[in-house]
Amino acid sequence: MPELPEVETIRSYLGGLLPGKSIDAVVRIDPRMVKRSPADAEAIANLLSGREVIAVDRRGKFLFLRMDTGDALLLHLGMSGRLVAESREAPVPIHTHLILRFGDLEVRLTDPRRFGRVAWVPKGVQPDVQLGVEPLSRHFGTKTLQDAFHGRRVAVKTALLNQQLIAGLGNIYADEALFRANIHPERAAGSLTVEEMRRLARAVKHVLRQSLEHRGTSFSDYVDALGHPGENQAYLHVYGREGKPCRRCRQRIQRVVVGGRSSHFCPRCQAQQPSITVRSAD
DNA sequence: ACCACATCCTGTTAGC
DNA sequence: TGCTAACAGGATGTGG
Repeated sequence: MPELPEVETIRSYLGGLLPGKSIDAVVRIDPRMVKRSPADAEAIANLLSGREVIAVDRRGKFLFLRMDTGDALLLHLGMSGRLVAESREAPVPIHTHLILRFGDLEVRLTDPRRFGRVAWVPKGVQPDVQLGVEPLSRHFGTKTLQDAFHGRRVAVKTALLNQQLIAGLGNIYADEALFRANIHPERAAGSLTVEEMRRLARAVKHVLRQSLEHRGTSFSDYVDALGHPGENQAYLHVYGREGKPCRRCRQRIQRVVVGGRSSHFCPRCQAQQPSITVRSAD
């Protein structure tokens, strides 16, 4: 599924391709993909026609096509979404719900499960997305996790997936970061020691940067804006490796459900440490 | 404020 | 072999 590295890989390509180009037509826009938007599908089509793209930005897993008017188009790929730039002559895949035409080029959003989202963001209006710190920015570190996890009883895995705390982590990189930091996914977020949070912050940065270098992880649906799969799946340690030997200690990787999401971990490298209970009020 | 759970959706896989 | 059912999961809404 597209998480921060995958969305950033797409952003990087489109950011070099689209600025300076104008939208000749909105060939297709499925109203069912337009969610929590101040403008409906028809209005968006009208507002976009003739507009020039000036930038392509990313925040967490969200993409923003900035227009010359100061307005922007918000795009989210959900879990099965693809955003591909190709010739208008190329066959249109099924489940393609948005087509922006720039001359001979088309940018197409294809999303079988429709978990993605298209929304209009008027000039001067903040998009209605609640996002925490960018994990690859200099603002993210041990202190971020201390603030975010303090007093939280939820599993650290669940906390990592909370976009309001950290923007851009999904199931793959949350599991990979916890493995790298040797932390069990079911540990209460608030029970982590400062040293563990330091390791986790560094691990988050590492797994995201590593995936970016490999143009993202293609597990099922993800391809980049050129339609090419990423290469990072070869470097995963736990995600999707249930029953396979740990790359570090050969113990079998386990899968448990945490907060309704499958979590993969090595029971030896990520032992369920005795939780350090600070309070014993009773 | 915090947290658990349901909802959206459809391709894939497991089970009978 | 063919059908049905369970499963996957990001963000959001609801209810406790």
